[in-house]
Amino acid sequence: MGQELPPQYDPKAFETDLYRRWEERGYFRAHPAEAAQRDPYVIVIPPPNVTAVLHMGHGLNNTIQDVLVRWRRMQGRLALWVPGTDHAGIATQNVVEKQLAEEGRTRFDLGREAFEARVWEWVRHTEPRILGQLKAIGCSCDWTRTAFTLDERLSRAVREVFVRLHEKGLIYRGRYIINWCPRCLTALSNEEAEGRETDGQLWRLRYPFPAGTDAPGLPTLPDGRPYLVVATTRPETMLGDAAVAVHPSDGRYAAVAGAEVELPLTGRRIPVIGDEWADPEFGSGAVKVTPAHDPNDFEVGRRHELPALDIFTEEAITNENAPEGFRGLDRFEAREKVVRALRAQGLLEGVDAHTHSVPHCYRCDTVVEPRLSLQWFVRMGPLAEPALAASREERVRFTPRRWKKVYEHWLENIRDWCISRQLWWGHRIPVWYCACGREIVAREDPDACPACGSTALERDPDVLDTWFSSWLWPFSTLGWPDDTDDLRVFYPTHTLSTAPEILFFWVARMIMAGLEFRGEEPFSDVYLHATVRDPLGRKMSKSLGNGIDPLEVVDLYGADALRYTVVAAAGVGTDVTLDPDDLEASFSPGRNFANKLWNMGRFALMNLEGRDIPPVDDVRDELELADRWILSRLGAATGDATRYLEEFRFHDYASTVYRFLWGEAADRYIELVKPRLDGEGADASRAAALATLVHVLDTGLRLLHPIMPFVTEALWLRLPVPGQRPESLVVAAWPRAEARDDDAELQLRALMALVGSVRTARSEYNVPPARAVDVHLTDVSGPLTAALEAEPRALERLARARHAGDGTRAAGAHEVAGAHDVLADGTGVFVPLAGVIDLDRERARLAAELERIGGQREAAEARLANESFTSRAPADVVERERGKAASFREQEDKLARKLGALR
RNA sequence: GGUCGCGUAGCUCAGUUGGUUAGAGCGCACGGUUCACAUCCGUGAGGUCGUAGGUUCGAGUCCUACCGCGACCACCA
Repeated sequence: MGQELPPQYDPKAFETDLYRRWEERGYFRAHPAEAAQRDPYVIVIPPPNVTAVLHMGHGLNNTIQDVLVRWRRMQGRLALWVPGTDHAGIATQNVVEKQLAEEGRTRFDLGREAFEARVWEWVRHTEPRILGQLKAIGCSCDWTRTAFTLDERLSRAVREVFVRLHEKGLIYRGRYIINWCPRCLTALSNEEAEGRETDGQLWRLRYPFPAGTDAPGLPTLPDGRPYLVVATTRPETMLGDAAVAVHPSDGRYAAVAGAEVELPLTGRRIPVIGDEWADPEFGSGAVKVTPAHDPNDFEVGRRHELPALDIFTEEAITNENAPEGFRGLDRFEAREKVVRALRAQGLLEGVDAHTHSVPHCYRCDTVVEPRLSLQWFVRMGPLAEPALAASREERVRFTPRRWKKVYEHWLENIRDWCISRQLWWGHRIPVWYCACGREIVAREDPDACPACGSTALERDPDVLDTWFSSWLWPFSTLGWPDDTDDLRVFYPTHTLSTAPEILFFWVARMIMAGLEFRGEEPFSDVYLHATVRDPLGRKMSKSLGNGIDPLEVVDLYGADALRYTVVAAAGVGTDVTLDPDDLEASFSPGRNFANKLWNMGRFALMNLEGRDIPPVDDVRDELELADRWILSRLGAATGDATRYLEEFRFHDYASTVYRFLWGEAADRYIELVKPRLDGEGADASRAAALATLVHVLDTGLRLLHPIMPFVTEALWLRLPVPGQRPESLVVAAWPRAEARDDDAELQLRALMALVGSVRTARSEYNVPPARAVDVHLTDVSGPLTAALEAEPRALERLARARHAGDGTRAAGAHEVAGAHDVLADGTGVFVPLAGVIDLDRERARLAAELERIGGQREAAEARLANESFTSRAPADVVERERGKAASFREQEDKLARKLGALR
């Protein structure tokens, strides 16, 4: 049987078949009826955008979710992982528009219906590929529940929510300053406008008063007119100014309050108003007011009933509200032209360099234009309160903890949510307008106006923000608004694992929606996973070209290797660094680990051939020291692994299992028991070793299965585990931590320290591998004595050494490095190596080395003593030289001590 | 401007409530044809724990300031 397995693990030979088997057997399905017996555990997937195939960030996040789901499933929970995808309104529309652009067309050439059809075509192409990727990395989703934010079921939920919020007065339509993307031609929410630090300029403009105005204390133009100085980062907006504001208590301007200035270039006169918004400390203390193009100015304008003059078209081209000569210009051309014109008229006071945050469209990176616009909004205050309480009362917990504060801060300063988008791809706003003025908001498309009976209704052309469907995901995927079994059994869900950058976009809003529409927070734990970066610390992205394709990794190294790598790298609060140009460095450790397991399995199977393996409990009395030791270590690993999973400490979980299986089970235990398996000694001893080995492998594979489901399953299915067991690791029981055996651990630790000492000595003194050495021990402690008796072959097997007696210090013997380690362990060992070391040769070698280092040190010191070197060489070179000299001195000390020990 | 995080070996990171000689993986060097695995085994080198103070018998760990990097938020024109 063992011989059938090749010496290398080949993921390709197993992964696809195993996954198909799992799916066919329905292991990933969760039936609500079973909830009576098994406690549900539910995760909803953060639905990937259908814009493109998955990247490494998805690989990381979905592996983490799969680890959690598989672990809980093994614990006997009714585990459900709901998969699906997001229509990603603006992002997907952009992708398809880009494709059209390559064909030289725009969406307007196609028309709305044909364009939507075109996007659907793209979705039908992308969605299956995304789902296929998730399967390729082993995600154990319940695929019968696959959802899409734009499918009929979820669209009903969206509509229901819109209508309900509208009925409650929490959705309203109004003209406000919103963030407008002149490239996407749509409004954006505050969150979708990302501020970017930009080196810009601050222009100081002069607004003159009419000739003859008496303005004591103000500067004057050469023609005698007094003027005000206002500062702006967007000079072109002055074309839409409605006033200049000064602080009411600002004495400098008391005389001109209520007067009018002549707005340059426009021929308009605008008032000087008193408003607390003006900060006397900033610049001149006077600020221009442009109600149609700045949110603050909009508020000032409202307070003073100023006109809001919109000077731009949707494309940010100056419109007819701009004066003659300034119409039809792109906003940045307009800026230049305005500045030139002002300068020509002597109305430009100056320009300063100015670094400030400029909002950019999060989808196309165009500078966003604040703009007065008629849009739909959600009133967020009432929704935020309960969401805030959920966090404060720890009904929703964040991992890492620090995100709690970020979340709460956002909610405490919540602003209304602009939800209408001037796009074609998305959920159409369920509002109809009648010529009679009636506005109809309805769950079902209306046939006629309830007020006037007219059938000529016009539907609002806009669609909803894509997050307006995402925020319902935890319950819309379970059937809401219908009262379904799924909803009753699986809501609320338990863990939400996602990227920190969508904490506000998605997580916070889901909590608000869950509380509002279900009366319960949608999940109890939020795990914010690491960001995947390249070695330069840059976030992986398609545009930078530094991404890694998960499928390529699966193809080269296997899904298990990918999963192991990202889970092992997922320390709490740190990012994951992967090198797209060196996949080998990033993923070979995972592949090697899978191969190590494979060979542990091969080894076991070769030795098990044809034998009946008893349960470990049946051979308790026959267990030897090594057996008791590895079982104790297994207990420790099981306890640690479980605790780490509970605490979302994935890195610690992964390394616990890794160290146990490789460092202890393979490197130590298997090496220790080889003689017993080879047929030396009694049958009972062999039986005990085999039973232990099988138990350790069985349990170890269970512990590792959530991370590396494929290789563990491939081996487990072949492992002759005694007794009854399920047909797959997927549904096997998660191990319980067994009791520790402190005596066994202490003894084995002493033995291993001795082995280490001997190995160190052998290596340092170049003892040929084939040559056995005698080891003399003095002051041997109880644990070590016991260990040497219990494992008489250990020294020979692991260190090619023979225990040549206690208490005698052979002539010419000396202490070797490492012996102190044993002493520190409380086991009191002295390890002379008699007769195997050529002390003369060793002394000569050390002396030569000492001389060489001494020469280097002297050279360095000579350089440092040379004044022309220290005064002329660059400081860092001198410093380095100093460091070198010091390090040589240290090395010399070390060598001298060693040499002294040999005399 | 506010809030938060990070600086430990060449690289990526662990370091519990302060406690002997600061760890792991990778990389590097040296040595290995033992019949599970060279995708392996063994050994080793390499660290002023960002800087400067402070608290303490004792600080990588706690406090203060500073330097550097990063994130998020914010209407300062």
